Amino acid sequence: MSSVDRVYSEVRAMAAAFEFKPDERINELRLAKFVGTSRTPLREALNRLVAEGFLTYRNGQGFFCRSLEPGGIMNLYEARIAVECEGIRLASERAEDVEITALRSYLHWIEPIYRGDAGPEKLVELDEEFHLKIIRLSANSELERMLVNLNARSRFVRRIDMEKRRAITPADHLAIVRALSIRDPAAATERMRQHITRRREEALAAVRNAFSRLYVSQGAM
Amino acid sequence: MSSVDRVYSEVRAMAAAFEFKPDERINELRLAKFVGTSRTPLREALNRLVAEGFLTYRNGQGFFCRSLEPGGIMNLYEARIAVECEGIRLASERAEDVEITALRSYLHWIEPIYRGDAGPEKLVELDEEFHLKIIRLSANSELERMLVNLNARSRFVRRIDMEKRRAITPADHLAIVRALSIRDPAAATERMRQHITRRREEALAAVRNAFSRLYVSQGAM
DNA sequence: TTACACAGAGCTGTATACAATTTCAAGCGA
DNA sequence: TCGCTTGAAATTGTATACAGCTCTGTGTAA
Repeated sequence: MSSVDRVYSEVRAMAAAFEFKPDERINELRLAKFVGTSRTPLREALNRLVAEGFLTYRNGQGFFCRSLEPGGIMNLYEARIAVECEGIRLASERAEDVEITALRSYLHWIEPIYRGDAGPEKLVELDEEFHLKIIRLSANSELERMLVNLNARSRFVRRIDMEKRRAITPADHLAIVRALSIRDPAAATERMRQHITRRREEALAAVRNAFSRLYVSQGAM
Repeated sequence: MSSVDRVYSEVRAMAAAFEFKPDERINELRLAKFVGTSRTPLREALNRLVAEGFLTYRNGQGFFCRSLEPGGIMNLYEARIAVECEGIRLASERAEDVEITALRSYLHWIEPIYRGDAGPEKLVELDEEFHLKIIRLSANSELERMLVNLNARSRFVRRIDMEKRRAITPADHLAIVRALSIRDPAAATERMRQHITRRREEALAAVRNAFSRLYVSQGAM
Protein backbone atom coordinates (compact mmCIF):
# COMPACT_ATOMS: atom_id res chain seq x y z
CA MET A 1 0.00 0.00 0.00
CA SER A 2 1.44 3.31 -1.05
CA SER A 3 1.89 6.35 1.08
CA VAL A 4 -0.76 8.22 -0.88
CA ASP A 5 -3.38 5.56 -0.18
CA ARG A 6 -2.49 5.37 3.48
CA VAL A 7 -2.47 9.14 3.87
CA TYR A 8 -5.70 9.38 1.93
CA SER A 9 -7.50 7.00 4.27
CA GLU A 10 -6.12 8.66 7.33
CA VAL A 11 -6.95 12.22 6.31
CA ARG A 12 -10.32 11.14 4.96
CA ALA A 13 -11.22 9.71 8.35
CA MET A 14 -10.07 12.92 9.99
CA ALA A 15 -12.11 15.03 7.58
CA ALA A 16 -15.18 12.81 7.98
CA ALA A 17 -14.99 13.26 11.74
CA PHE A 18 -14.47 17.00 11.38
CA GLU A 19 -11.15 16.86 13.17
CA PHE A 20 -10.51 19.88 11.03
CA LYS A 21 -12.97 22.55 12.00
CA PRO A 22 -15.36 23.74 9.28
CA ASP A 23 -13.71 26.23 6.91
CA GLU A 24 -10.40 25.78 8.71
CA ARG A 25 -7.32 26.14 6.60
CA ILE A 26 -5.19 23.02 6.43
CA ASN A 27 -1.48 23.50 7.01
CA GLU A 28 0.19 21.08 4.64
CA LEU A 29 3.57 20.83 6.29
CA ARG A 30 2.09 20.29 9.71
CA LEU A 31 -0.38 17.68 8.50
CA ALA A 32 2.31 15.95 6.45
CA LYS A 33 4.51 15.56 9.52
CA PHE A 34 1.51 14.45 11.55
CA VAL A 35 0.72 11.60 9.17
CA GLY A 36 4.39 10.84 8.68
CA THR A 37 5.06 11.73 5.07
CA SER A 38 6.08 14.64 2.86
CA ARG A 39 3.92 17.25 1.20
CA THR A 40 3.90 15.59 -2.22
CA PRO A 41 1.84 12.48 -1.41
CA LEU A 42 -0.22 14.46 1.06
CA ARG A 43 -1.27 16.95 -1.58
CA GLU A 44 -2.21 14.12 -3.92
CA ALA A 45 -4.48 12.74 -1.24
CA LEU A 46 -5.92 16.17 -0.51
CA ASN A 47 -6.78 16.60 -4.18
CA ARG A 48 -8.75 13.37 -4.13
CA LEU A 49 -10.62 14.59 -1.08
CA VAL A 50 -11.47 17.83 -2.86
CA ALA A 51 -12.97 15.86 -5.72
CA GLU A 52 -15.00 13.86 -3.22
CA GLY A 53 -16.36 16.92 -1.46
CA PHE A 54 -14.56 16.51 1.85
CA LEU A 55 -12.38 19.55 1.35
CA THR A 56 -12.36 22.69 -0.70
CA TYR A 57 -9.49 24.32 -2.48
CA ARG A 58 -8.76 27.94 -3.22
CA ASN A 59 -5.92 28.81 -5.49
CA GLY A 60 -2.97 30.31 -3.69
CA GLN A 61 -4.53 29.61 -0.31
CA GLY A 62 -4.54 25.85 -0.26
CA PHE A 63 -6.99 23.39 1.21
CA PHE A 64 -9.83 23.99 3.62
CA CYS A 65 -12.20 21.81 5.55
CA ARG A 66 -15.68 21.77 4.05
CA SER A 67 -18.17 23.97 5.81
CA LEU A 68 -20.96 22.52 7.90
CA GLU A 69 -24.29 24.14 7.17
CA PRO A 70 -27.71 22.66 7.81
CA GLY A 71 -28.48 23.21 4.13
CA GLY A 72 -25.48 21.16 3.11
CA ILE A 73 -26.56 18.30 5.36
CA MET A 74 -30.05 18.46 3.85
CA ASN A 75 -28.53 18.15 0.41
CA LEU A 76 -26.62 15.04 1.41
CA TYR A 77 -29.76 13.37 2.71
CA GLU A 78 -31.71 14.28 -0.41
CA ALA A 79 -28.94 12.83 -2.51
CA ARG A 80 -29.10 9.69 -0.40
CA ILE A 81 -32.80 9.46 -1.17
CA ALA A 82 -32.06 9.73 -4.87
CA VAL A 83 -29.39 7.03 -4.77
CA GLU A 84 -31.00 4.60 -2.35
CA CYS A 85 -34.53 4.74 -3.72
CA GLU A 86 -33.36 3.97 -7.21
CA GLY A 87 -30.96 1.42 -5.76
CA ILE A 88 -33.67 -0.51 -3.98
CA ARG A 89 -35.90 -0.33 -7.01
CA LEU A 90 -33.20 -2.01 -9.07
CA ALA A 91 -32.47 -4.42 -6.24
CA SER A 92 -36.09 -5.53 -6.12
CA GLU A 93 -35.77 -6.49 -9.78
CA ARG A 94 -32.33 -8.03 -9.70
CA ALA A 95 -31.62 -9.57 -6.32
CA GLU A 96 -31.70 -13.33 -6.01
CA ASP A 97 -34.07 -14.72 -3.41
CA VAL A 98 -31.14 -16.12 -1.50
CA GLU A 99 -29.56 -12.68 -1.31
CA ILE A 100 -32.68 -11.17 0.18
CA THR A 101 -32.82 -14.01 2.66
CA ALA A 102 -29.23 -13.27 3.62
CA LEU A 103 -30.16 -9.64 4.13
CA ARG A 104 -32.95 -10.62 6.46
CA SER A 105 -30.55 -12.88 8.34
CA TYR A 106 -28.16 -9.98 8.71
CA LEU A 107 -30.90 -7.92 10.34
CA HIS A 108 -31.62 -10.68 12.82
CA TRP A 109 -27.92 -11.21 13.38
CA ILE A 110 -27.31 -7.61 14.39
CA GLU A 111 -30.47 -7.16 16.42
CA PRO A 112 -28.83 -8.29 19.69
CA ILE A 113 -26.15 -5.69 19.12
CA TYR A 114 -28.82 -3.01 18.89
CA ARG A 115 -30.02 -3.93 22.32
CA GLY A 116 -26.53 -4.44 23.70
CA ASP A 117 -24.14 -1.78 24.80
CA ALA A 118 -22.61 -0.97 21.43
CA GLY A 119 -21.28 2.56 21.11
CA PRO A 120 -22.68 5.07 18.62
CA GLU A 121 -19.83 4.46 16.15
CA LYS A 122 -20.68 0.78 16.03
CA LEU A 123 -24.38 1.49 15.54
CA VAL A 124 -23.70 3.89 12.69
CA GLU A 125 -21.39 1.34 11.11
CA LEU A 126 -24.05 -1.37 11.26
CA ASP A 127 -26.65 0.97 9.84
CA GLU A 128 -24.39 1.97 6.96
CA GLU A 129 -23.61 -1.65 6.27
CA PHE A 130 -27.28 -2.51 5.96
CA HIS A 131 -27.87 0.24 3.44
CA LEU A 132 -24.75 -0.74 1.53
CA LYS A 133 -25.91 -4.34 1.29
CA ILE A 134 -29.10 -3.18 -0.38
CA ILE A 135 -27.27 -0.98 -2.83
CA ARG A 136 -24.99 -3.86 -3.73
CA LEU A 137 -28.07 -5.89 -4.67
CA SER A 138 -28.73 -3.28 -7.35
CA ALA A 139 -25.53 -4.49 -9.01
CA ASN A 140 -24.64 -0.93 -9.91
CA SER A 141 -21.17 0.12 -8.83
CA GLU A 142 -21.85 3.78 -9.57
CA LEU A 143 -24.72 3.92 -7.11
CA GLU A 144 -22.57 2.10 -4.59
CA ARG A 145 -19.73 4.52 -5.08
CA MET A 146 -22.08 7.44 -4.58
CA LEU A 147 -23.53 5.99 -1.41
CA VAL A 148 -20.10 5.27 0.04
CA ASN A 149 -19.21 8.90 -0.50
CA LEU A 150 -22.46 10.23 0.95
CA ASN A 151 -22.16 7.97 3.97
CA ALA A 152 -18.66 9.15 4.73
CA ARG A 153 -19.63 12.77 4.44
CA SER A 154 -22.69 12.54 6.65
CA ARG A 155 -21.20 10.09 9.15
CA PHE A 156 -20.37 12.82 11.60
CA VAL A 157 -23.96 13.98 11.83
CA ARG A 158 -25.32 10.47 11.98
CA ARG A 159 -23.00 9.70 14.84
CA ILE A 160 -24.30 12.66 16.80
CA ASP A 161 -27.84 11.63 16.01
CA MET A 162 -27.17 8.07 17.15
CA GLU A 163 -25.71 9.31 20.39
CA LYS A 164 -28.98 10.99 21.18
CA ARG A 165 -31.13 8.05 20.18
CA ARG A 166 -28.88 5.43 21.74
CA ALA A 167 -30.27 2.73 19.43
CA ILE A 168 -31.31 1.76 15.93
CA THR A 169 -35.02 1.15 15.65
CA PRO A 170 -35.19 -1.93 13.47
CA ALA A 171 -38.83 -1.51 12.43
CA ASP A 172 -37.99 0.61 9.36
CA HIS A 173 -35.36 -1.82 8.21
CA LEU A 174 -37.63 -4.80 8.58
CA ALA A 175 -40.37 -3.11 6.59
CA ILE A 176 -37.90 -2.33 3.81
CA VAL A 177 -36.67 -5.89 3.59
CA ARG A 178 -40.24 -7.15 3.62
CA ALA A 179 -41.15 -5.01 0.62
CA LEU A 180 -38.00 -6.18 -1.09
CA SER A 181 -38.76 -9.84 -0.51
CA ILE A 182 -42.21 -9.61 -2.06
CA ARG A 183 -40.68 -7.79 -5.02
CA ASP A 184 -42.74 -4.67 -4.62
CA PRO A 185 -40.55 -1.87 -6.04
CA ALA A 186 -43.06 0.89 -5.32
CA ALA A 187 -43.49 -0.10 -1.69
CA ALA A 188 -39.77 -0.63 -1.16
CA THR A 189 -38.98 2.75 -2.68
CA GLU A 190 -41.59 4.47 -0.56
CA ARG A 191 -40.40 2.79 2.64
CA MET A 192 -36.86 3.80 1.89
CA ARG A 193 -37.87 7.36 1.20
CA GLN A 194 -39.79 7.62 4.44
CA HIS A 195 -36.95 6.02 6.36
CA ILE A 196 -34.30 8.40 5.10
CA THR A 197 -36.61 11.39 5.43
CA ARG A 198 -37.19 10.55 9.08
CA ARG A 199 -33.48 10.32 9.68
CA ARG A 200 -32.97 13.57 7.88
CA GLU A 201 -35.29 15.40 10.23
CA GLU A 202 -33.52 13.97 13.25
CA ALA A 203 -30.14 14.80 11.79
CA LEU A 204 -31.19 18.34 11.05
CA ALA A 205 -32.09 18.80 14.68
CA ALA A 206 -28.85 17.13 15.75
CA VAL A 207 -26.63 19.27 13.58
CA ARG A 208 -27.63 22.41 15.38
CA ASN A 209 -26.31 20.99 18.61
CA ALA A 210 -23.26 19.76 16.77
CA PHE A 211 -21.87 23.22 16.21
CA SER A 212 -21.02 23.77 19.82
CA ARG A 213 -19.01 20.60 20.21
CA LEU A 214 -17.13 21.24 16.99
CA TYR A 215 -15.77 24.57 18.00
CA VAL A 216 -14.96 23.50 21.52
CA SER A 217 -13.16 20.22 20.93
CA GLN A 218 -9.49 20.43 20.20
CA GLY A 219 -8.67 17.72 17.68
CA ALA A 220 -5.34 16.03 17.21
CA MET A 221 -4.17 18.78 14.90
CA MET B 1 -5.64 30.01 -12.39
CA SER B 2 -3.13 27.53 -11.14
CA SER B 3 -1.36 24.91 -13.15
CA VAL B 4 -3.22 22.12 -11.37
CA ASP B 5 -6.62 23.56 -12.31
CA ARG B 6 -5.57 24.15 -15.89
CA VAL B 7 -4.05 20.71 -16.24
CA TYR B 8 -7.07 19.19 -14.55
CA SER B 9 -9.46 20.71 -17.06
CA GLU B 10 -7.29 19.77 -19.99
CA VAL B 11 -6.74 16.16 -18.98
CA ARG B 12 -10.36 15.81 -17.91
CA ALA B 13 -11.48 16.82 -21.38
CA MET B 14 -9.02 14.36 -22.89
CA ALA B 15 -10.23 11.57 -20.62
CA ALA B 16 -13.89 12.40 -21.29
CA ALA B 17 -13.25 12.13 -25.02
CA PHE B 18 -11.31 8.90 -24.57
CA GLU B 19 -8.19 10.39 -26.09
CA PHE B 20 -6.58 7.83 -23.88
CA LYS B 21 -7.70 4.43 -24.99
CA PRO B 22 -9.61 2.32 -22.46
CA ASP B 23 -7.29 0.67 -19.94
CA GLU B 24 -4.31 2.42 -21.48
CA ARG B 25 -1.51 3.26 -19.12
CA ILE B 26 -0.80 6.96 -18.82
CA ASN B 27 2.81 8.00 -19.09
CA GLU B 28 3.19 10.84 -16.63
CA LEU B 29 6.32 12.41 -18.02
CA ARG B 30 5.02 12.41 -21.56
CA LEU B 31 1.61 13.79 -20.56
CA ALA B 32 3.23 16.40 -18.33
CA LYS B 33 5.30 17.70 -21.22
CA PHE B 34 2.28 17.57 -23.50
CA VAL B 35 0.25 19.83 -21.21
CA GLY B 36 3.26 21.97 -20.44
CA THR B 37 3.97 21.33 -16.79
CA SER B 38 5.88 19.02 -14.49
CA ARG B 39 4.82 15.75 -12.95
CA THR B 40 3.88 17.19 -9.57
CA PRO B 41 0.82 19.24 -10.57
CA LEU B 42 -0.08 16.67 -13.18
CA ARG B 43 -0.26 13.92 -10.60
CA GLU B 44 -2.42 16.10 -8.38
CA ALA B 45 -4.85 16.53 -11.25
CA LEU B 46 -4.76 12.82 -12.04
CA ASN B 47 -5.65 12.01 -8.45
CA ARG B 48 -8.73 14.20 -8.69
CA LEU B 49 -9.72 12.40 -11.87
CA VAL B 50 -9.36 9.05 -10.13
CA ALA B 51 -11.73 10.21 -7.42
CA GLU B 52 -14.19 11.28 -10.10
CA GLY B 53 -14.07 7.98 -11.93
CA PHE B 54 -12.32 9.13 -15.09
CA LEU B 55 -9.16 7.19 -14.39
CA THR B 56 -8.05 4.28 -12.30
CA TYR B 57 -4.92 3.89 -10.27
CA ARG B 58 -2.87 0.83 -9.42
CA ASN B 59 -0.11 1.10 -6.92
CA GLY B 60 3.31 0.89 -8.45
CA GLN B 61 1.88 1.02 -11.95
CA GLY B 62 0.37 4.49 -12.04
CA PHE B 63 -2.72 5.81 -13.75
CA PHE B 64 -4.88 4.17 -16.38
CA CYS B 65 -7.75 5.28 -18.53
CA ARG B 66 -11.08 3.91 -17.29
CA SER B 67 -12.34 0.93 -19.21
CA LEU B 68 -15.29 1.16 -21.55
CA GLU B 69 -17.73 -1.68 -21.04
CA PRO B 70 -21.40 -1.68 -21.96
CA GLY B 71 -22.15 -2.57 -18.34
CA GLY B 72 -20.31 0.49 -17.12
CA ILE B 73 -22.28 2.70 -19.48
CA MET B 74 -25.51 1.15 -18.25
CA ASN B 75 -24.51 1.98 -14.70
CA LEU B 76 -23.95 5.60 -15.60
CA TYR B 77 -27.38 5.89 -17.16
CA GLU B 78 -29.03 4.21 -14.19
CA ALA B 79 -27.24 6.63 -11.90
CA ARG B 80 -28.51 9.47 -14.06
CA ILE B 81 -32.04 8.17 -13.58
CA ALA B 82 -31.53 8.16 -9.82
CA VAL B 83 -30.18 11.69 -9.77
CA GLU B 84 -32.45 13.30 -12.33
CA CYS B 85 -35.72 11.73 -11.23
CA GLU B 86 -35.22 12.87 -7.67
CA GLY B 87 -33.96 16.18 -9.01
CA ILE B 88 -37.08 16.88 -11.00
CA ARG B 89 -39.25 15.76 -8.13
CA LEU B 90 -37.65 18.37 -5.92
CA ALA B 91 -37.75 20.90 -8.74
CA SER B 92 -41.49 20.45 -9.14
CA GLU B 93 -41.86 21.39 -5.48
CA ARG B 94 -39.34 24.19 -5.33
CA ALA B 95 -39.07 25.94 -8.67
CA GLU B 96 -40.64 29.35 -9.06
CA ASP B 97 -43.18 29.71 -11.84
CA VAL B 98 -40.93 32.20 -13.56
CA GLU B 99 -38.08 29.69 -13.58
CA ILE B 100 -40.20 27.07 -15.27
CA THR B 101 -41.31 29.64 -17.81
CA ALA B 102 -37.67 30.43 -18.46
CA LEU B 103 -36.99 26.74 -18.98
CA ARG B 104 -39.77 26.56 -21.54
CA SER B 105 -38.36 29.60 -23.27
CA TYR B 106 -34.99 27.92 -23.40
CA LEU B 107 -36.51 24.95 -25.19
CA HIS B 108 -38.11 27.21 -27.77
CA TRP B 109 -34.93 29.20 -28.08
CA ILE B 110 -32.81 26.17 -28.96
CA GLU B 111 -35.36 24.51 -31.20
CA PRO B 112 -34.09 26.23 -34.37
CA ILE B 113 -30.63 24.93 -33.56
CA TYR B 114 -31.97 21.40 -33.46
CA ARG B 115 -33.22 21.82 -36.99
CA GLY B 116 -30.15 23.69 -38.14
CA ASP B 117 -26.80 22.28 -39.00
CA ALA B 118 -25.31 22.13 -35.52
CA GLY B 119 -22.68 19.46 -35.03
CA PRO B 120 -23.12 16.57 -32.61
CA GLU B 121 -20.95 18.24 -29.95
CA LYS B 122 -23.24 21.25 -29.96
CA LEU B 123 -26.35 19.10 -29.74
CA VAL B 124 -24.97 17.15 -26.80
CA GLU B 125 -24.03 20.39 -25.10
CA LEU B 126 -27.54 21.78 -25.49
CA ASP B 127 -29.07 18.57 -24.23
CA GLU B 128 -26.79 18.52 -21.17
CA GLU B 129 -27.60 22.16 -20.49
CA PHE B 130 -31.32 21.44 -20.48
CA HIS B 131 -30.94 18.65 -17.95
CA LEU B 132 -28.63 20.78 -15.84
CA LYS B 133 -31.16 23.59 -15.75
CA ILE B 134 -33.73 21.21 -14.31
CA ILE B 135 -31.35 19.92 -11.68
CA ARG B 136 -30.51 23.46 -10.67
CA LEU B 137 -34.21 24.04 -9.99
CA SER B 138 -33.95 21.35 -7.32
CA ALA B 139 -31.65 23.73 -5.45
CA ASN B 140 -29.47 20.81 -4.41
CA SER B 141 -25.80 21.28 -5.21
CA GLU B 142 -24.99 17.64 -4.47
CA LEU B 143 -27.37 16.41 -7.14
CA GLU B 144 -25.97 18.98 -9.52
CA ARG B 145 -22.43 17.91 -8.79
CA MET B 146 -23.33 14.29 -9.40
CA LEU B 147 -25.01 15.09 -12.70
CA VAL B 148 -22.07 17.14 -13.90
CA ASN B 149 -19.83 14.18 -13.23
CA LEU B 150 -22.13 11.68 -14.90
CA ASN B 151 -22.54 13.93 -17.92
CA ALA B 152 -18.82 14.26 -18.41
CA ARG B 153 -18.26 10.55 -18.13
CA SER B 154 -20.98 9.56 -20.57
CA ARG B 155 -20.44 12.44 -22.99
CA PHE B 156 -18.38 10.33 -25.31
CA VAL B 157 -21.15 7.82 -25.81
CA ARG B 158 -23.83 10.47 -26.11
CA ARG B 159 -21.81 12.16 -28.80
CA ILE B 160 -21.63 8.96 -30.80
CA ASP B 161 -25.33 8.46 -30.29
CA MET B 162 -26.09 11.99 -31.43
CA GLU B 163 -24.01 11.49 -34.54
CA LYS B 164 -26.25 8.63 -35.54
CA ARG B 165 -29.49 10.40 -34.75
CA ARG B 166 -28.39 13.75 -36.15
CA ALA B 167 -30.93 15.61 -34.03
CA ILE B 168 -32.55 16.03 -30.64
CA THR B 169 -36.19 15.07 -30.65
CA PRO B 170 -37.76 17.80 -28.54
CA ALA B 171 -40.98 15.91 -27.74
CA ASP B 172 -39.58 14.29 -24.60
CA HIS B 173 -38.23 17.56 -23.30
CA LEU B 174 -41.50 19.36 -23.89
CA ALA B 175 -43.44 16.68 -22.06
CA ILE B 176 -41.09 16.93 -19.12
CA VAL B 177 -41.44 20.69 -18.86
CA ARG B 178 -45.21 20.40 -19.17
CA ALA B 179 -45.37 18.00 -16.22
CA LEU B 180 -43.11 20.33 -14.29
CA SER B 181 -45.25 23.37 -14.99
CA ILE B 182 -48.42 21.74 -13.71
CA ARG B 183 -46.51 20.67 -10.58
CA ASP B 184 -47.07 16.99 -11.08
CA PRO B 185 -44.05 15.30 -9.48
CA ALA B 186 -45.15 11.77 -10.33
CA ALA B 187 -45.68 12.55 -13.99
CA ALA B 188 -42.48 14.55 -14.25
CA THR B 189 -40.49 11.77 -12.64
CA GLU B 190 -42.01 9.16 -14.91
CA ARG B 191 -41.38 11.24 -18.05
CA MET B 192 -37.80 11.74 -17.03
CA ARG B 193 -37.32 8.06 -16.35
CA GLN B 194 -38.72 7.10 -19.72
CA HIS B 195 -36.64 9.73 -21.46
CA ILE B 196 -33.35 8.61 -19.96
CA THR B 197 -34.22 4.95 -20.42
CA ARG B 198 -34.82 5.53 -24.12
CA ARG B 199 -31.49 7.27 -24.42
CA ARG B 200 -29.83 4.46 -22.54
CA GLU B 201 -31.03 1.90 -25.03
CA GLU B 202 -29.77 3.96 -27.93
CA ALA B 203 -26.46 4.54 -26.21
CA LEU B 204 -26.04 0.89 -25.49
CA ALA B 205 -26.38 0.16 -29.18
CA ALA B 206 -24.04 3.01 -30.04
CA VAL B 207 -21.32 1.93 -27.66
CA ARG B 208 -20.79 -1.32 -29.50
CA ASN B 209 -19.92 0.58 -32.64
CA ALA B 210 -17.80 2.92 -30.60
CA PHE B 211 -15.16 0.32 -29.87
CA SER B 212 -13.91 0.22 -33.41
CA ARG B 213 -13.34 3.94 -33.69
CA LEU B 214 -11.60 4.04 -30.33
CA TYR B 215 -8.94 1.59 -31.24
CA VAL B 216 -8.40 2.99 -34.71
CA SER B 217 -8.14 6.71 -34.00
CA GLN B 218 -4.74 7.98 -32.98
CA GLY B 219 -5.28 10.70 -30.43
CA ALA B 220 -2.94 13.55 -29.68
CA MET B 221 -0.95 11.43 -27.27
C1' DT C 1 9.91 -24.34 -29.07
C1' DT C 2 8.91 -22.93 -24.58
C1' DA C 3 9.82 -21.57 -20.07
C1' DC C 4 12.54 -19.16 -17.07
C1' DA C 5 16.26 -15.98 -15.41
C1' DC C 6 18.36 -11.81 -15.71
C1' DA C 7 19.86 -7.30 -16.91
C1' DG C 8 18.93 -2.89 -18.45
C1' DA C 9 15.88 0.76 -19.45
C1' DG C 10 12.07 3.16 -18.17
C1' DC C 11 8.71 4.61 -15.05
C1' DT C 12 6.61 5.52 -10.68
C1' DG C 13 6.69 7.11 -5.67
C1' DT C 14 8.51 10.30 -2.51
C1' DA C 15 11.44 13.88 -0.69
C1' DT C 16 13.40 18.17 -1.04
C1' DA C 17 14.53 22.75 -2.88
C1' DC C 18 13.19 27.07 -4.30
C1' DA C 19 10.32 30.69 -6.25
C1' DA C 20 5.97 33.10 -5.82
C1' DT C 21 2.33 34.32 -3.16
C1' DT C 22 -0.20 35.13 0.90
C1' DT C 23 -0.67 36.11 5.71
C1' DC C 24 0.00 38.67 9.75
C1' DA C 25 1.52 41.95 12.75
C1' DA C 26 3.88 46.12 13.68
C1' DG C 27 4.28 50.90 12.43
C1' DC C 28 2.44 55.07 10.82
C1' DG C 29 -0.77 58.73 9.84
C1' DA C 30 -5.34 60.68 9.79
C1' DT D 1 -9.43 54.49 17.45
C1' DC D 2 -9.46 53.09 12.96
C1' DG D 3 -7.58 52.30 8.56
C1' DC D 4 -3.77 51.90 5.58
C1' DT D 5 1.07 50.68 4.40
C1' DT D 6 4.82 47.82 4.71
C1' DG D 7 7.97 44.14 5.35
C1' DA D 8 9.18 39.85 7.26
C1' DA D 9 7.66 35.23 8.16
C1' DA D 10 5.05 31.60 6.80
C1' DT D 11 2.81 28.93 3.35
C1' DT D 12 1.68 27.43 -1.05
C1' DG D 13 2.85 26.05 -6.05
C1' DT D 14 6.05 23.86 -9.01
C1' DA D 15 10.29 21.70 -10.52
C1' DT D 16 13.70 18.47 -9.95
C1' DA D 17 16.40 14.66 -7.97
C1' DC D 18 16.74 10.09 -6.83
C1' DA D 19 15.56 5.56 -4.90
C1' DG D 20 12.97 1.62 -5.83
C1' DC D 21 9.97 -0.86 -8.48
C1' DT D 22 8.09 -2.60 -12.94
C1' DC D 23 8.30 -3.80 -17.51
C1' DT D 24 10.53 -5.62 -21.61
C1' DG D 25 13.51 -8.03 -24.35
C1' DT D 26 17.41 -11.08 -24.73
C1' DG D 27 19.84 -15.13 -23.69
C1' DT D 28 20.05 -19.72 -21.94
C1' DA D 29 18.75 -24.20 -20.76
C1' DA D 30 15.48 -27.90 -20.78
